[in-house]
Amino acid sequence: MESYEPTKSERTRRHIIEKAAPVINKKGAAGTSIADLAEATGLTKGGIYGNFSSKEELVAAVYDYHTETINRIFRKQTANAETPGQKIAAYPSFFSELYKFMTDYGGCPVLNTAAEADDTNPVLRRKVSGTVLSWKKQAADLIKAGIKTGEIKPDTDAEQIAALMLSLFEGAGVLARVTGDNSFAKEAIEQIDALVCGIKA
Amino acid sequence: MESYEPTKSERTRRHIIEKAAPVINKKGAAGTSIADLAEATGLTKGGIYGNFSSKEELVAAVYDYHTETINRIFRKQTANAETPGQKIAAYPSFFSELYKFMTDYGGCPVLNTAAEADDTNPVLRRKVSGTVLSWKKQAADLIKAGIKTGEIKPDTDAEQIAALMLSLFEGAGVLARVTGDNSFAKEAIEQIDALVCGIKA
DNA sequence: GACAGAATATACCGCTCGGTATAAAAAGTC
DNA sequence: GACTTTTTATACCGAGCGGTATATTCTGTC
Repeated sequence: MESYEPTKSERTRRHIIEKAAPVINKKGAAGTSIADLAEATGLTKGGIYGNFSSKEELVAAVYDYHTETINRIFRKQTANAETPGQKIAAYPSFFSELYKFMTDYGGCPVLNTAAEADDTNPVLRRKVSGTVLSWKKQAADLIKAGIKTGEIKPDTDAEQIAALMLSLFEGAGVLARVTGDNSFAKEAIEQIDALVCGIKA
Repeated sequence: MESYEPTKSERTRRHIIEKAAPVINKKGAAGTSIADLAEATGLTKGGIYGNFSSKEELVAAVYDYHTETINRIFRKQTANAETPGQKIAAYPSFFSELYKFMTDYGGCPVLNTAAEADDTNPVLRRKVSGTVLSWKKQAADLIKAGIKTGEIKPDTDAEQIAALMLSLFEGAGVLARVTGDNSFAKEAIEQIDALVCGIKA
């Protein structure tokens, strides 16, 4: 495993991203000022602009950090699953973990960014679009692979199941958050569980 | 039917709200400046502040207008339905109509406002929470009434079905929008249709 | 421990923000 | 159609915005 000592600059950049991430996720990219981020990071405006050439670049880096974080949770939750069918079966608990993570984090950053950027920020919109489509493809590919291994019913519509899981998760997450009614999330998880159980061969 | 000639002030207020609504829905409440709204309405800053005491009041009025608009679509789509079971059966086409409306409007204002305001604007958050919970209650009450009329299976979990429909619709709406992939919306509508068909007595 | 280069702090720029005071113009009233 | 009231436009305010130039302070090297 190749490893190296990160430079000061790399460590500071990382520090800024990690401290900025939850702030931007809660207040929005446009709603977060550089002064907010200076306060959150313990640096000054000059310190931040020494590591990022613009707010736009910082926001983009923070978005990538968000998706890395979620992907890490996914890998952790599917680490013990070996076959495609087992990985699909781990989705309900993955989503459940994601809900827990999102609670203090300001909701799902993909949903938040989608809602904020879809009509105003083409660069960010494309990033979110890529994330969503890759998640959908990942789930659909696992289902298709599960069909080949015989773990999943051969007549399963992989794209359909993938789309439904994502829509349910994202919709329930934001409704549970804004109302404080966790039954939205609970019912969604149960329904996702029913979906993945229903396609078992 | 009681009716009266609205005063100039009332008409202008209405005009501002109608022109401001899609702009605020697209750019967000915080992302929309009074200058933006002056341009959208054809008035000047002074003209707007003569009809609204603050941006916050205007934003709140626009949010109420959003929900009125959606409720109007709901009533129109369920006008021919007489029994509770028929009204529930109209939900898929209602959601379908809502998708069409949302396309040029900047997405679902309830979702957009929820994502923007849940961590920053308590007043707006409470409004959104009230909307979502009333929608959920409305659907659940219709299902319960349908059970009493014998149109819907007596063992149906009304709260569950209501929560799932809303989560699916809102999640699919934002994912379809940000990706440009309408299959999210299509699959969600079909699943909602399957849900309401599955609870028929 | 002097020196060179990188990283951060300070102070400032032009601009736009939400909001207001006031003047001009419309609208309603008799 | 003059008069009063309501409504809108103009001009401005202090504050905060993203961003930058420069001074200062760290950090690693010999």
